[in-house]
Amino acid sequence: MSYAQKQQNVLPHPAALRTADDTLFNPAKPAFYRLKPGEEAALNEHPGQLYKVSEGCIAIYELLADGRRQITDILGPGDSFGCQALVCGTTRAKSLTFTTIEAYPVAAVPALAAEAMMAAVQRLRRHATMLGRMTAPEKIASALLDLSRQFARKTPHSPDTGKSFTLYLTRADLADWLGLTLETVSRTLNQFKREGLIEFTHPEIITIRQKARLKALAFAETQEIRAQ
Amino acid sequence: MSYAQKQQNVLPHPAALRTADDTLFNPAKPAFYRLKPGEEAALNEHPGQLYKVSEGCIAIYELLADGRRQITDILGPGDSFGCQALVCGTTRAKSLTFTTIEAYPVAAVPALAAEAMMAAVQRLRRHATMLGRMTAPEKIASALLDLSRQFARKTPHSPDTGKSFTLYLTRADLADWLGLTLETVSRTLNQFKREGLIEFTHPEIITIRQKARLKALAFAETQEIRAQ
DNA sequence: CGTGCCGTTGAGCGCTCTCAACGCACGTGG
DNA sequence: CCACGTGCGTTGAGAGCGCTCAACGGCACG
Repeated sequence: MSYAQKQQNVLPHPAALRTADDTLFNPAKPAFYRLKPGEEAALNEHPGQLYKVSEGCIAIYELLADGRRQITDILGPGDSFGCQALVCGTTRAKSLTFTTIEAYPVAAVPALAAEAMMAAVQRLRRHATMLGRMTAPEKIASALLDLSRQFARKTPHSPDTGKSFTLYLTRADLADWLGLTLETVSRTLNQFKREGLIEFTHPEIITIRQKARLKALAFAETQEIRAQ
Repeated sequence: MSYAQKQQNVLPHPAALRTADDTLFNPAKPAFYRLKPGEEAALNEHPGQLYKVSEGCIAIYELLADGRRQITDILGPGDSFGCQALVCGTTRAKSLTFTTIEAYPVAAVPALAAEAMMAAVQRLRRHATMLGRMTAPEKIASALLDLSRQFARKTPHSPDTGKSFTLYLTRADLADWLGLTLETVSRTLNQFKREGLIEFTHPEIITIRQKARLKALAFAETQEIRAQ
């Protein structure tokens, strides 16, 4: 059974939210609700809603007719999406782990909605620059630094705070996010590992060993406009 | 003298708007103003402004520290940008031809600003899909169809209406928009020409000869979500 | 103990990039 | 008038990065 088919079986699209259990999302009264790994959110059903991730990880993505996929955004705790503009048309969203989401009517939180759109535009522009103009190692280094910021394990008694994070994305997800193949992702990650830049024993728990060198690799940072 | 240096001399960035002639943009009283080919708009100067292109062509782009460039959006008549969120941080905008722009305070046109952001997000998502998951011929075909829609020569007495358009982008601009090199752009355009898909005698006037075949090439259209 | 997903690794190919040369249009100055 | 410089576009030759195809192992699950 293909991956896509399994998704269909887990939760028939696009009525995902309606077929879920008692954590069903009700557009009439904003509430928390929960998504399982791989579960799709049927966002086109409730265009007036703004969703805020309170826990977990959401991937925003598009599908091409022949099955090619492009993940356009990865959202973590605190990030917002939905809101008619952010997810519409061919855009879909799926949870990459156990995820909790808060839903608000856009009309109730216009400032939050505007801020979410601004953030989305900025992230999308930055992401486009990466997709169009960076090499595979640059993309991977860039992604690791981004994800370590967003999903750092905040254990107060751990000396590794900010260096270790849970990689909710599979190698295939990373590939579809960065515009690579999963083989290239795997090879580059293991090359980084061999070079001592990162460390992982489980494929989904990454520890950054040499942040400076990783930053140097991703360094093709967007050039700041110096005022005057 | 390099291209970048020439830009600097034409109009020192980022005070572009202040050094222009009597068509100077004054943030206090919204107005039309004009940009010459290659001229940069210093958008970070007036964050509260929304700009609407009434004539011409604007490229939104980002620069990397080593000079690599990624054009993230091409705007034609009717498209809006600016508005703090759309252009901020490392993002720049430059005119690709003689361009006329209307400026509004965002506060005065909140609906237009929201609509512009929604449109920007949609375009950016679609563009990301192209950058990450399409081949060079697919990108070029897709771009030609997009541009022909946006910049079609509307001559009522011409039988070619909708087939012929002015390509305001140079080969280098196209490359930086599509995540290719200018050589690949040139080769692909001339291959399309040899195959009879398009026609051009001047490099900047493109005529689409076989729209159907061009669409088939770009066909990896984003898959529609079929309701229920 | 099979089955399916995920990750890893290898071999080889090919699409796109890199480097290079050239033509053309245009403007400038001798 | 022509020589010269510059920007833009085209074309060729060769190299390399990332993709394609393939095999294999670990692990969860029934």
